Amino acid sequence: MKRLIICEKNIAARRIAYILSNGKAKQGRIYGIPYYYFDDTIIVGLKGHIKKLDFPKEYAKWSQIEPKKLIDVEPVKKIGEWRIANAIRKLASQAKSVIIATDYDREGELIGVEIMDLLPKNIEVKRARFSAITPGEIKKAFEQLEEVDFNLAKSAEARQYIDLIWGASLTRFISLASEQLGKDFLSVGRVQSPTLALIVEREKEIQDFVPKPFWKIKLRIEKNGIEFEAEYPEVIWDEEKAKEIYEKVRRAKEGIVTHYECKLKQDVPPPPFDTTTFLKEASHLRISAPQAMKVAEELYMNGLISYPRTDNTVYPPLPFKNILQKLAKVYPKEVREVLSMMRSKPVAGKKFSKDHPPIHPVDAAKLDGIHAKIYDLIARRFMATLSKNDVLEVKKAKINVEGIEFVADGLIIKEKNWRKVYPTKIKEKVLPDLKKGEKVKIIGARKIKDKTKPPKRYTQGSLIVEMEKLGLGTKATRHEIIGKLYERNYIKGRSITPTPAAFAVVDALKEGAEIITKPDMTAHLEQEMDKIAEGKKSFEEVVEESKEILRKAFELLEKKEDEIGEAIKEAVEKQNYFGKCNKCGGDLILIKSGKGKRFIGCSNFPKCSNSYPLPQKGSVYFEGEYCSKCGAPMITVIYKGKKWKKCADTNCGKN
DNA sequence: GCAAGGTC
Repeated sequence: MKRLIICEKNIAARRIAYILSNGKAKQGRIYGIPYYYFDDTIIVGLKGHIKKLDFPKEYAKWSQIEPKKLIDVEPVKKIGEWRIANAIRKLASQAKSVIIATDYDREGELIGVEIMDLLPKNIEVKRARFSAITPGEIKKAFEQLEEVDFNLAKSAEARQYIDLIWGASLTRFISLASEQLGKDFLSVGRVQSPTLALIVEREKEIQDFVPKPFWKIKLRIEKNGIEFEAEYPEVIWDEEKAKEIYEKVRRAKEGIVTHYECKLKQDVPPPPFDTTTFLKEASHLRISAPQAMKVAEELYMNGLISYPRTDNTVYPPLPFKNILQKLAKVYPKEVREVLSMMRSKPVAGKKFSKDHPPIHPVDAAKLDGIHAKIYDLIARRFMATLSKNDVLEVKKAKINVEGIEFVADGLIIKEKNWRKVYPTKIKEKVLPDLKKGEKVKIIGARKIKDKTKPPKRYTQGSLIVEMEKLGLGTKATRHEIIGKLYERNYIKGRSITPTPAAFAVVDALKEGAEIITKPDMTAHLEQEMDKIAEGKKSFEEVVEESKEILRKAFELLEKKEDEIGEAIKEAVEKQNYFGKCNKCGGDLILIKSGKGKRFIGCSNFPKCSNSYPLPQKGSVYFEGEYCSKCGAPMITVIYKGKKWKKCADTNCGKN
């Protein structure tokens, strides 16, 4: 055997083998790792990074090491994927040359470089760079092999170092200062902390929000037996003005149409799914981002959908009709519809990258439960992107009533095309055909008082969209970051609400290490990585500069350590407080058993053994209320988007 | 037990 090609993942290895061998590559396995071979070529896929970065194990005990000491400890790289490492060693020992064919990006370059010390000395190593796994791109890349770009790999390595050093030292500092150790530790990181800060800031806006009253005047109007509504065109902030307008029109019997237009509007189907929009839509279906991603990965592994981690919203040339034929097994009716109304070119989104195609089905199968839901979403979205525009009829009218102009609008779906296969929420509103100058009958008038509403809390979907906008995380990590914030008890609920600990930790970091609470740290790191890649700055310089900033942050943090620790402790206590004990007057607090089960116990234990069970799933709160029947605290439970209150005492008849 | 980034 002569050449060994190493890809970032198995699927890429399989596809590249197929392309380079014109379909005749065969599959083998070594140490359980699949590889592909033909003629003089072997192709194997990694599983992303095979090495992991961590501090040497003598620094593993949090309580024995001052967190800031970690800044000056050299992290070590260890192999994390032994089976793959051994497979590479074995396969390379038979090869004369190696071609690194990992993804064409920073992390891909580093993933490739990580295997280089497993190769025999002096073996020739080349790099194939392609931005799409298509026959054209792949063949070109393998004809024009390049050199490995060590600067590019180093730039990714700088990110690894900086993330580990900042993350680990600050995580330990905050956790130790607040004595939140073991499973209750409080984490800090370049991506998670700015994300948490967004959530906390939003919550503060909500808390500080002062609603402002305003008034609307609405008229009920009739024409040719069709009733509709017209509204005073502006929001009225002044009650006197609202009264004045209302008084003028309340007894009006007719109005005159001063303007009328009716237009047909083409309504283009939504663009193909990239990871972000996919997760956003899943969030609308009340499926969490981590769960949607997990299911998508399973569907992908079972050959039902394309690679789920992509930033691309523009299809490459795909066998669309072929895919539709496969979908017909599960969606016979919908596929017939789509075939009868196919657009000449599928819809294209604004984001275009060549890494992977947008998420689309590649085969069909009857599925159950959440897999069916996610698959259905992806399959229907795909079909919609191939379907003709819907046609909307949009109407607008202005109606003069007692010298005051009111507006009315209408919207109906005139021609339903893509919505037949991908139903979306759209509110239809009937407005009869009108003519300029004609009279309409006023049935009634209403003065409606309303008030401005606070900003909405993030959902997982809207948060992922915001993270992407701010450059926080990647398509492959954003959902995991959000999952982490839940796991660390920083956030709760479907409409994301920060816990007291989140407020306290963000405040503490803002005082001592503000940069890690802002997206700017990522933006700056990106620039520094580019400098390393371009050879304008060294890895050492960038890492050292970053460490210097972190050292300064620690000077501040250590000065305020007690204060910070107290504030967080207090917040955590508040979070775990479940009211006064109705047996002894002590505090009822949330306690975790050795097995990790939670329950409410009395702080005077063992003197007082009062305790109540808690549901193990969902969020539980105490909102200051006690049961009117037995005096035990009332517990608010939030689970699967529902919220209810119950008496902590399960034997109390009140439940 | 810490991060974020790949991937399963």
